Formats: sequence, structure tokens, C-alpha cells
Amino acid sequence: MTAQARGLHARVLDSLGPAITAGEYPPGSVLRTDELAQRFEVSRSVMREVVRVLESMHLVASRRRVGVTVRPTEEWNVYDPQVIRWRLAGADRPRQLRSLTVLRSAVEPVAAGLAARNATAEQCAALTECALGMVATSRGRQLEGYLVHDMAFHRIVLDASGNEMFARLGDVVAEVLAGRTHHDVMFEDPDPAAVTLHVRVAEAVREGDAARAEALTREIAEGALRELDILAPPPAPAS
Amino acid sequence: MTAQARGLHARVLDSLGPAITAGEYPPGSVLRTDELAQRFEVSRSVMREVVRVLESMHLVASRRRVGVTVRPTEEWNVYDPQVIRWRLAGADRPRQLRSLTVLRSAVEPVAAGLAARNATAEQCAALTECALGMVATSRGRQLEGYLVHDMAFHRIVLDASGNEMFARLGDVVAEVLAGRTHHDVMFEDPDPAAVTLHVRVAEAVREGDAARAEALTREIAEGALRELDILAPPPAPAS
DNA sequence: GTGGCGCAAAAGTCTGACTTTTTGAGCACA
DNA sequence: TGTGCTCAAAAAGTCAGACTTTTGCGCCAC
Repeated sequence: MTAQARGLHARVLDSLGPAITAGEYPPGSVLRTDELAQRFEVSRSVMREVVRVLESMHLVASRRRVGVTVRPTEEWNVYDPQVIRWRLAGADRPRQLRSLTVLRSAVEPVAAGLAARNATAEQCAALTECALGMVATSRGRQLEGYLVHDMAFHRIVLDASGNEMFARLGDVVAEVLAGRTHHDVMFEDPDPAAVTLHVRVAEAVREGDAARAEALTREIAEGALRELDILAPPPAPAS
Repeated sequence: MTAQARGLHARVLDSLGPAITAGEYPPGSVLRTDELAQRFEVSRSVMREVVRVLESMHLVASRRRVGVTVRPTEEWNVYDPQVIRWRLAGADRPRQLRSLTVLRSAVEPVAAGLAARNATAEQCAALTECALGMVATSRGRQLEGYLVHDMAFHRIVLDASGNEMFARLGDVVAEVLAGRTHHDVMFEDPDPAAVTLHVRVAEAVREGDAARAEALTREIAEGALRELDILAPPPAPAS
């Protein structure tokens, strides 16, 4: 699926990055550039570039005479799409999925409210089309088709909000939705209530009703959170 | 303020990065590594590492036979703290500040709600202390002292939410708050209503009242948005 | 006009030498 | 015994130059 032969640099990065985010080298571990270069059978130049990129993601810190130190998790640039992808592919995928879903639940309602104010006619049309597409694929195990429309729907809302920070979460939301379909609940059709909510959000945005768009999207988000609680209960249940 | 002599690599990055985010090289511009290396008087190795990092931020794309192309703004990793810092230091600071404030207004209320559920006793104590500090410095042009407590307050709330994505926005919020004090409204004392709201949020979190913590924080956020509208009206006023 | 051929430009990679910073061990001295 | 200084080694940082690979584009034949 992902491009295979796009330079040594990228290949080493795609090997070392996931290893670090997966905790294979626990925080505080010290690596040495030369040693890594040998291990991956590349020149020091290539390995230095890899380390520089990992450093820019705050996954590691490079210090003279010490080496390349893995940083504690709290310092990682967890918004870097690359880091998100690595973590979603790794062991703490559930934790990551939960974090991202909570983030969605905070951002998307506000984005929908803004979209109701700012969406262009084209965006409204596209949104309605997506909602209809979701309805059309909501029954009969057409999960892949449904997913496509679902991803497009949420991306359009985030784009139409007119806020670039929101817009850039489109990829993240798409990953979360795809992950849900492909790993967790791919055996049953989507919740009919959720489908209806999407249609109504499209309506509200089209009519410029910000408050309603926000409230309805909040309902969608709450549904997603509930779903998550069922599949993977939160770390500390209320005592 | 910022460290001065931390390697050639970092210095060149801190020179080229802001230039790109400032639009000095408009999207689509093509740079050549060798030329850049000459311009900055560094070796190709150093310049290649810089380009790699810029590439990992999606600011540029490097392709053989073509060169290093500046990417369109929509593709930049706008959540990268480095990119945020560069943009806040540059010309479209107001736009950036607005985007971030809207993001805050979406995230912080939800974070406060979670904090009410998850905050430890220590965090509650620290929060109350910050709120009291804000009260103590809210009059008599003690803006710097107020800022310190304000930043700490919001960082604690984001941390206490227990969501790592929220927690990592602490630095961003701190930048926004600092920017407000240092650039925009440093002539007058903070809004007394906002101060009170902070105190009440601390209370709500301490009492574990999630709904109230969320609602109160939403009020704080709305205040910040209103303030922004007064200082720099939004691009398209409602027709 | 269309399609293929080949050139050259630019990034990519490798190697080896040299510099700089920093740590920690060893030693001298109190 | 403990404190502080010196110094050597370790690792990253920097540089220069040669070579490889990809690829856009011009040119030419058809």
C-alpha cells in the first residue's frame, strides 16, 4: 500500500520511527548514530538525516559525547501525522484511538458550528451528497463504501469551518474512522441513529443554523465515545 | 532569549524556516540545496539535514531533478510547535492567533470537564493556587505576574484532563496567552470577570463538577474570542 | 503532431578526514 | 576522605569531493 522504494532515508525512518514510538527503545535509551548506521546498513549521512527528523519530532534528543537519547513520551510531537500513523500501527493503538476520539469530540462540534456560518454552496452540496451516500450504504455490509462517505463528510465539515487548525485534522479523523471500520466493528452495519444525525448536520449547515449543527455534531461525537467505551473501557472506571 | 550557538544546523533552520512560513518563498517556489548551502555558507550535508527537517514539517517537498519545492500552506504541519512559533513571529501573526484561539475555545472546555473527573489532589491544589495568584495580580499593572499564573492555570487543566493530545497543547496556549499580553492589550488590567471565572473553574474541578467546569471554561473561551474580535475583526463580517 | 531517445541537472548516497563539545576518570592537593 | 582540576577519549558535528540514480525536457525521427 505505502510506497516501497522512496529513498533510503525514508525507509530507515519508517523502520526506526515505529520502533521508537512502540517503546522498543524506552525513554532514556541511548543510541549511537554510527551503530544505527551499521545496523541499517546505510551511511552515516543518511542516518544523521534520519536522526535529525526524529529530533524535529521530539522523539529523540541528540547530544555530543552522549549520543541520541529517546525522549519521554510526554515530549513527543503527538500531532505529527507521521507519529500518529506510527502509533496507530503499533501496540498502544487503543490508547491512541481513544485520545484522538476525545480530541474529535472537542473539535468537531465547534467546527460544525463554524461550517454552518462559513460553508460555501459547493461545500453544502458536497456535504449533502456525502450524507446521502452514507444513507445509501448504511445497510447490507457496504462498510467500505460507507467509510468513504463518512471520511469525506467529516473532512468537508472541518474544511468548511474556515479554520486551518481544524482543517488539518481531516487526515487524523480519517485515520480514526478507517481504524474503527478495519479493526473494531467491521462485522455490523453502522448505527442508524448516527446516519440520521449526519443527514441532519448537513441540513443544519446548509440552513446556516450554527447552534443546531454544533449540537447535532456533539451527539455524533458522544456516540463515538460511547462506542469506544463499549469496545475498550477507559483506564479508570469511576469508583 | 533563544539559545544562540546550538549548532549550524539549528541556526540555518531558524533562518530558513521563518522565511518560508512568512511567505518569503511563495508556495511553488523552487530552491536548490547547493544554492542554499552557498547562501548560508554551510556544507551540503548541513543543508540537506535542514531540508529534511523542513520536509518532515511538510513545508517543502524534495524531488530529484526538480529541487526543493515550497508546499502550499494547506499542507503544512501547522501543529508543529516550531512552525507555530515561526508563524507567530511572522507577518500573519494575527491570523495564526485567531486560529489558535478558536482551537482553544473548542478544546479547553472539554479538557476542563475531563479534568474535573481526573484531576489529582495535587493538581487541584496547584490549580487553586494559580487562580489565587491571578486574583492577587489582577490589579495594578502586574501583567507579567498575572501571565505566569494564567499560563500555569491553563497548562494544569490541560494536563489534568488525562488526554495526551490536550496536554500537548499546553505550550500552544502558553504562546497565545503570552502573545496577547506582550503584543495586544498590555496597557490595561485583565478583565475582572475572566479572573472570577478562573477561580470558579478551579472550584468546579476541585468539586469534581464536570459540567460546570466545562461551562465556565466555555465562558472564558468566549471571552477570549470576543476580545479577539474587538482587537482584530474577523475576515468576513456577517452580511 | 506524436512518440521515443538521450542528455544533463539535481537530489541521493557514500567515504573519510577533521573539529568541537562534553563527560568522566584519574590525579593532585587540602 | 573529599574536593577540585586536568586531560584524554567518545560521540556528534562539519566539511569536501566523488559517485549514483532518477527524471524532466529538448531534440529528432517518423
